Amino acid sequence: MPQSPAIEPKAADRILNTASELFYREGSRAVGVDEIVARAATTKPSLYRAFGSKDQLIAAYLEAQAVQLWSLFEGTAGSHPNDPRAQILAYFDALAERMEAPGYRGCGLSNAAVEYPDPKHPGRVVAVAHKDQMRKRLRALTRGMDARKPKKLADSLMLLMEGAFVTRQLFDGAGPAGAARGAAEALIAAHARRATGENDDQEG
Amino acid sequence: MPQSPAIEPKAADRILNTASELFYREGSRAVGVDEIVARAATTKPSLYRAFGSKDQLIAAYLEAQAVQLWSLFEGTAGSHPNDPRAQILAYFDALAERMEAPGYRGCGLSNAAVEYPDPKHPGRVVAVAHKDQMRKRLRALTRGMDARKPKKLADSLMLLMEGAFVTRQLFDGAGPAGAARGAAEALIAAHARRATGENDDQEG
DNA sequence: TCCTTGTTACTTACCGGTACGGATATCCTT
DNA sequence: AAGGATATCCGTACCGGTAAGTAACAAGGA
Repeated sequence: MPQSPAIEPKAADRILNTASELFYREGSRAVGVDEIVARAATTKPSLYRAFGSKDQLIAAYLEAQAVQLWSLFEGTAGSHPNDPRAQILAYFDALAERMEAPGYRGCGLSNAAVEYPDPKHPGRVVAVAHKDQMRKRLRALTRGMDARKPKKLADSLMLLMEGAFVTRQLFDGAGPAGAARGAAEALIAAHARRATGENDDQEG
Repeated sequence: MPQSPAIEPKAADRILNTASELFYREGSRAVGVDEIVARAATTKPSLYRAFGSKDQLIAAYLEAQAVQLWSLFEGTAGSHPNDPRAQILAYFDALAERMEAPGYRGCGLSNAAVEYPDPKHPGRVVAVAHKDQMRKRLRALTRGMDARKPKKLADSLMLLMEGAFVTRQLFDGAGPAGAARGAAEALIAAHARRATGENDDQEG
């Protein structure tokens, strides 16, 4: 089944690639299918045969975004095995670096959730699923670092991440996003168990 | 000049009110001018006479959102004069309460900035102007509370706020937004000047 | 031959925006 | 006070363009 001579990617791949670029840059609601297929050098029926509808194409784009997200997350985390604190901080560093890239516009998943409030929208379903997974992943890490109130710490770290995503597109240059890593460090330190025995986590 | 019999508001006011409700709930890109004027019991020419274009109507909606934002901010801050720390925490409390309201969908200004990446869009101009003002306002407060690195602290608090705005619409029920106030408290505490003399603020 | 993949041309519906006409209140003139 | 011009506000009907989506057909590989 593998074809060696076919160098240029198939139409469905070209559609997804160009759609991803346009959706991320301008917002999925702002770009029409005509522009997508024109830039992908193909036509609409190819799009609809491969993806069914624009909404499902958006969902596919968000799945691809999620793949990128997780590869960055697990990639940086893999550099610090058995050290959850270093894993989280490495991810904040990786985010900070990625935010310097030209044309950076936050997290495509979060942006899509803002664009589509309808809970049944296929794109939103994908976005919230992965955000929920990220929340759980952060909880696992904070539990592993023996923090007081690991759930609260994980949620606080998520607020910093999402806040960085949004403020990075509000303030283009040196916005508040630059404070994310330092704040994460401070919050982790504040949740570290100390001699001063404060009350423990009350959550399940 | 005041007319007693004229109970119902003028067409322009009805348009702005219904547009604000629809824009906030569904996103300004998702609602068309036809739906707005239909629900406002008027017609399109009235809309275009009063606001010039849909984009300017969006800008007017965002200005109204900003008025609400600042009235909440300064209202809560006014309850704690000469106590910047209490002012900020009171605002976080007010936000937490407002987030419990049904149909809450984050900050309309931030959402609009996500919807319109074009820097020249009238709505985005309004949004970033007020977000910038908020950043400065937070800086003034953190400077007033004698914090190490007041700018970093202000930016960190802003990340928490914006993160709460976004996550509140990602996780409808008990999302990470509930951790905002506690995290703010922890960050403020971490920035408080202590006996352990860490390095001071390097910023201007 | 069969089945997958791509192309041309079209449909329906709605988008933002506008030219034009009708009604009412204000105010100035006589 | 009467009459009429004028300014203000509002609605009917319509425009060109574009949105998402599809029917019917042609080409190529197993």
